[in-house]
Amino acid sequence: MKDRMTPAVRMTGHTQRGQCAKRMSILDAAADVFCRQGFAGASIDEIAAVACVSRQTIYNHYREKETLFVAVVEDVMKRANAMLFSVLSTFPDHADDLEDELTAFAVRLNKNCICNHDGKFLRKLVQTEGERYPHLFESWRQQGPGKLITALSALLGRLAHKGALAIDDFDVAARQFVALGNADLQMMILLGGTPTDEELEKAARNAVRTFLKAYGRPEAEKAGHPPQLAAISG
Amino acid sequence: MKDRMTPAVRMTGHTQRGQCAKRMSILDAAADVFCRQGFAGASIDEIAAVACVSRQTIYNHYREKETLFVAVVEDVMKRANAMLFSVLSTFPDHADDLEDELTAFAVRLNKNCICNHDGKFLRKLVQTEGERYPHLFESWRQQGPGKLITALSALLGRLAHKGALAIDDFDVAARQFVALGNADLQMMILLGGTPTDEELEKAARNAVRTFLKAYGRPEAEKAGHPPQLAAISG
DNA sequence: GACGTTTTAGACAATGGCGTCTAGTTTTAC
DNA sequence: GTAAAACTAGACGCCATTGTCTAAAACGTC
Repeated sequence: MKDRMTPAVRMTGHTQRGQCAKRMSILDAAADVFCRQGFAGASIDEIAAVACVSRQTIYNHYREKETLFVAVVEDVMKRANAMLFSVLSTFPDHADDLEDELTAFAVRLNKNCICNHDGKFLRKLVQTEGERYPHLFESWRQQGPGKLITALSALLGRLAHKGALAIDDFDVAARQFVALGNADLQMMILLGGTPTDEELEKAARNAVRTFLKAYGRPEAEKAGHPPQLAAISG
Repeated sequence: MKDRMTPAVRMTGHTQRGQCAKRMSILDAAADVFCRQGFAGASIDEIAAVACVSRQTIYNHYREKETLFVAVVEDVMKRANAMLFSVLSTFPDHADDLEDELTAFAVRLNKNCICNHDGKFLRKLVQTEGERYPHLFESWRQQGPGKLITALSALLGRLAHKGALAIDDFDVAARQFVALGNADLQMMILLGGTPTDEELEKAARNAVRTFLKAYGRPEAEKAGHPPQLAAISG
């Protein structure tokens, strides 16, 4: 018993460095093994081997298998959220070159948030262990995809307000933007593959082209039209 | 050793009925448990309990856990493919009421092929065990989603040929149709939930509305325009 | 009612993973 | 250099699971 989980807190100086390295090594290895084998199929011994660490060291940092699993998920979620935030900040905010800008954004979104290592990991884990850890993945849902749609609908609203898009329901449009961006990659995403840069580019271009056919206002593309109310079609 | 797997073959009369019922009961129970727990997490004892069957009976029908698993996946795949074929046969082939007809089709597709029990099962299993049984799931990929896109692009082509749609790349349009149809249900699909009829209807309507804004030809909707070449925009 | 097949319940060995413990070694702090 | 902390390697008990085996029961056919 006692307090076994406080080494990093009461450490002075840079004992942290070695410990921190071990911790990260364990987290990475555990993510790898959990992702490939699932929670039930993953063995602590294999994680230890991949991390080049003794089994006891793992139990030293994490009380039990489940503790380690939760720590891994939280770690990956933190990274993924930071990346999502960073990518969202690159959304175009002017109407010039809208097609190219949106395409480049869609490429970044797919490449760094959806098709990347962490994205695949989280999606897989949500499917396999979501029922067992509802609150953990509920927080992922809210902070990951939920935040993505909310932010994207606001950003689309900004473009619409500038007259570059004609959108009646921003929330729906945001989901459709993401869905169209994944349309050509569905299979790859499901099977955990990694698309090439050409495939990413092509998928994004197809998506944005269709998105703009549905929501674009070609005549407003280059001009400085005053903001206009979005058309209400429902 | 000997030949243990030939009872159904050499059976006379309807001893089959009881055996067949047992087999189906085992397959259903195994599908349920494998889906919830994954291959590694599923225990034969639990499957036997759910199937209301003794463990030995399972080993009597299927040599080992892996044999059972493969049989389950093949069984579900067969059902899912039959359902997909059946739904595809209801795709509208005339230009009248296109929006309503496409919406109803999208509802059927989502409800019976993608959000239903078998669809969720297969998607989940592909993610968790795809690497372990590549050829099994490769055949799913070709016969399920692959066939869906191929068939759908042909059906869209038929509509375009009749002048009801203006599509430059049928394959891309087919993928986008499916992707748009799932846009509002992504989260539910990922978490394994089951959408209500209202949600299905709303998702399909949003999808088709956007799809037709991008690919529709409103002036041709009611008239009997002659077939026209699709615009080539790439 | 007799026979063959299937099913059942339970015992069984073998395996493998989890989590603990110990003894010895390395690393870090001062 | 010394002492404390962390790490390693391995052994250990425990438990769940797999797959086999056996004897008894249920079922269907003749």
